[in-house]
Order: sequence, then C-alpha cells, then structure tokens
Amino acid sequence: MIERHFTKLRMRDDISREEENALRAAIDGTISFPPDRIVLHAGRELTHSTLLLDGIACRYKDLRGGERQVTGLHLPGDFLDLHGFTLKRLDQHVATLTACTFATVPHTALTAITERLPHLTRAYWFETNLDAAIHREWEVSLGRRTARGRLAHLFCELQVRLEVVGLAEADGYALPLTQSDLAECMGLTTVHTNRTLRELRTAGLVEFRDGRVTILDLAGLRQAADFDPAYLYLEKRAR
Amino acid sequence: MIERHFTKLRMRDDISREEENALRAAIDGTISFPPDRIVLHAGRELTHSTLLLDGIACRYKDLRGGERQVTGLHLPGDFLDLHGFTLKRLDQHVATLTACTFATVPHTALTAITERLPHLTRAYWFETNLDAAIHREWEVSLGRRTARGRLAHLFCELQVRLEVVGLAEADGYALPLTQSDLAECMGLTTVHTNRTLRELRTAGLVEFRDGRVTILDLAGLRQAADFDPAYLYLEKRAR
DNA sequence: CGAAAGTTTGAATGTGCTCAACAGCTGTGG
DNA sequence: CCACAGCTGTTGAGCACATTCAAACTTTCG
Repeated sequence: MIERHFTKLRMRDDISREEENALRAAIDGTISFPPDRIVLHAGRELTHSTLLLDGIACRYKDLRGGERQVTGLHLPGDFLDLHGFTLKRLDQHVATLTACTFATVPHTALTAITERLPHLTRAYWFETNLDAAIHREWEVSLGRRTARGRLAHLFCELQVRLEVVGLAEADGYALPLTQSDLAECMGLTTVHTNRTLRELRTAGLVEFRDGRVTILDLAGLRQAADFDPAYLYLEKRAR
Repeated sequence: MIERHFTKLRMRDDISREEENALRAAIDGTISFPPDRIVLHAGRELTHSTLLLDGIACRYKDLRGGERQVTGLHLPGDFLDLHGFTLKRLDQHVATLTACTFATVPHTALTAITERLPHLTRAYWFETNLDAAIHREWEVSLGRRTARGRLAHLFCELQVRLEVVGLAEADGYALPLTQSDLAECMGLTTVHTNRTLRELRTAGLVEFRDGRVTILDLAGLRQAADFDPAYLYLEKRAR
C-alpha cells in the first residue's frame, strides 16, 4: 500500500530508486487504528512521522464551545505529520475518520535523509508545502464560499487527490464519511450540510450517499465550486 | 533590518554565524514597493524567494464574484514565498498592504544551502511549517469563530508575532491597515468589521484607530478570542 | 479646494444556525 | 426474536449573525 506514497511523490518529481529505498528502509513499523481515534495528540513531543497507508484521517481543533473544526483531510499516501519533523510537536490533533493503517518513520531517519539526500529532502519539503497550499484553499472556502460552493469545492478537491493515488474513478469515489464529518470540515452545521447536499443532488451536480460520492456533472460541479486545481500542483517540476 | 529575520529564526532554533552568513551572502538584491501592489503573481514561475524586511504584505485569492480572501499576513522578518522554493510557482498572489522593502534570494542559493547546510535547511523548512500552522489557525477562525472572536484572535496573533521581531509594545502595536484589509483577512464585510471593532472597543478589550492597535485588556481579549499561542511555536527546539 | 479613500450609521434582507422531532439502520442484550 | 439504544440522516419553524444597499461623514492628499 506504500506504493501510493511513491505514486504521489512521483506525480510531482523524479524520485530515484535509491531515494525510494532510503524511505522504505526508514520505516520502523506499521500500526492500525479503528475509526474516530486520536492518532497524534497536539502538544505531545514527537519522535516519529506517520505515513497513512490506508483509510482517511484528519487534522482538527476543538473549540471551547465544543465545536470541532477539521482543518485538513489525509488520504492514503499522505504523511499525517511530516511537518512534525521540524515542529517537534503538533498544534492540532490528528484523528482517524475511518479505520486506518499507518507506517511510522523515526525523525532520526528523516534527519539522516536531510544530511545525505538533499533532493529527497526538497521533495518532502514540497509535500509539506502542498499541505499548506490546501490549507490556504480551505481558508478561501471557509472565508468566502457559500455552503453550496464549499461542499462542491471539497468534492472536486477529493476527486483530484484520490485520482492521484488511484482511488477515484471518472464518475466518483468511495468516501466513507458522515455528513457531520463534512460539516466539521466546511465550518457548517450538520443540518445545513444535509440541506445543501440535497440541493447539490437535485441540481444534478453530485450525490453523496452510502459512503460514496457520485459526480453527476463534473463541469457543472467545478463551475459551482469555482474550482481551479492549480493549488494541487499536479505538474512535474524539473529536477 | 534583516536582523529581524535572524531574531525570528533564533527564537526557535540556534543559528550559527556560518549559517547566518550563508543566508546573508545569498541575498542578491533589495527592492521596495508602494502599498497595494502585487509583488508575486500566482502561477508565474519563480527563480527567487523574497524576504520581507519592512512593511506588511499578504497572500490572497480573488474569487469570481470579485471578493478577496486574504489567507495570511507577512510581517518584517518573514519570507513571503519560501514555499515557492519547492513549489516553483505560487498558488496565490502576494501583495503589499503598506510600503514594503524586500531582499531577494535566488533559488540556486537555497538549493546550495540544502546541499551544504542541512541544519539551516531544517530551520527554513520549519519556517514554512510555521506558516502552515498559522493557516490552520485561520481556518479555525474562519470556520468556527464569530466576527468578534475572529478579530480578537487576529489582534492577539499579531501582538505575539510582532513582539518576536521587536515591533510591539506590551500595550499594542502599529498596524497601518484599513478596516477593509481586516475584513478581507477574516472573511467579513467592511461594514460588519466596523461594527465589530466598535463592539470590541466599547467592551474595553482593544482599540483599532489611526493605524494602531491598543490593547486595553489583554486577558479579556485572549479570553474573547479563545487564544492559545501554542500554534506560534514560541519555544526553542533542541538542536 | 476638490476628489478619493476610509469610516460610520441605518434599514431591510438572507444565509446559515438553533431547537426539536422523527425515521431508518445497526448492533446489543434480554 | 424482540426491545432498545445509539448513530445517521431528514425535515420544519423560528431566530440570529452577518450581508446588502444606501447615505453621510471624516480624513487624506494632490
């Protein structure tokens, strides 16, 4: 399942066999978690970074009032906390949304990579910068898009990101989340998310049912979302 | 003025003279811009990264409807586009809000740093991860905080970030922005921002007038904002 | 001095929230 | 096998925070 990670890396850069092997050798274990468990606590000191092999996880923050804001979704092939390598502790929790499997990589091994493999270091630096680009786009959604636009945008984003790791078909993808999960991502209430999903469905744009997103009209959906995939950096950079 | 940059770096890590000199030597020019100019266009290929020496700049995205969402503020000592070193183009524009002075650093020099100075590389990787942490906290504000909480939180954040580079006193700081600038940061209209600022002022928490933020009641402001500075990573990490 | 930008206020409107109730489904235990 | 709890999804009614539109006022600056 770790193939997805290298597929994702190679979508943006040329990764040599040596570099791939360095990361493979750095993995010191795999773990599985059931749904809805905190994997990494904010504030706790980190010694490893964690690579998501399978399942869906999220970054989030709880507020005083009990509301939760999810600030990012992690898909198979993503590091959950590569930023934790330099930050040394997280500012937000990371939790599973579905059952997940992870590989762990000790920070000592990542340090060794930065000492010996500068190109791979830059590729991993890129990965954290890509995460940040997604955070920026979510800021735009949360700050300026309507509920309809936000959800449409999220469905467009996930379609592209899942396609990169071979987990989406042209007409949709598995997304075993609840309506509340989507609400917590997009800064909405569950009730309003439910109504907005109905609106998108009756508009013939997208359907979210039984843990699956079915895209009914991709062009229309992207139009409704004002979606431009440039922030996902799908092109390969020159080595 | 570049001292502010090293002050900021050294708040989180030990930077040697050699490392400092490597970055100083990498600077190949300085530029000044008047207020409200685009400094870096989204999508354009980058060959340099740009360090803000003085003034305030922002990252932002324009939407179809003409609204603007600012996704981050840059203060003196910050790189505007260190993420651009690995991304090679930006996903959002960077513009000045006030008159600004910048130093430019060619990507070739940054590549050389990643080849020769792995510890400094990690320190700069940290800087981009800190930017991302701020993006995440803004997502929380935009997604879940009320107008009052958002503005209070922004004032708290800027107080800490400006203090780091010696640009804030205990009771406030210069912030030569307009109410619309604040509105564009916090996903609000100018009108509602105006009313909310009045509310914060009459509540005796904070005053924003004549390009200056005066903190009237720091504890009360932080309480209103639900502010926890942990995401700003103010502590030093072990080398 | 006049124009432009920024700030302030009022009134009406609307998007999304709160509160509440209920239906459907799954898993559990008596 | 049924009763029941718990979670998810759905719908309705009323409300509130923030927006829109409009106008007036203040400050800045050429």
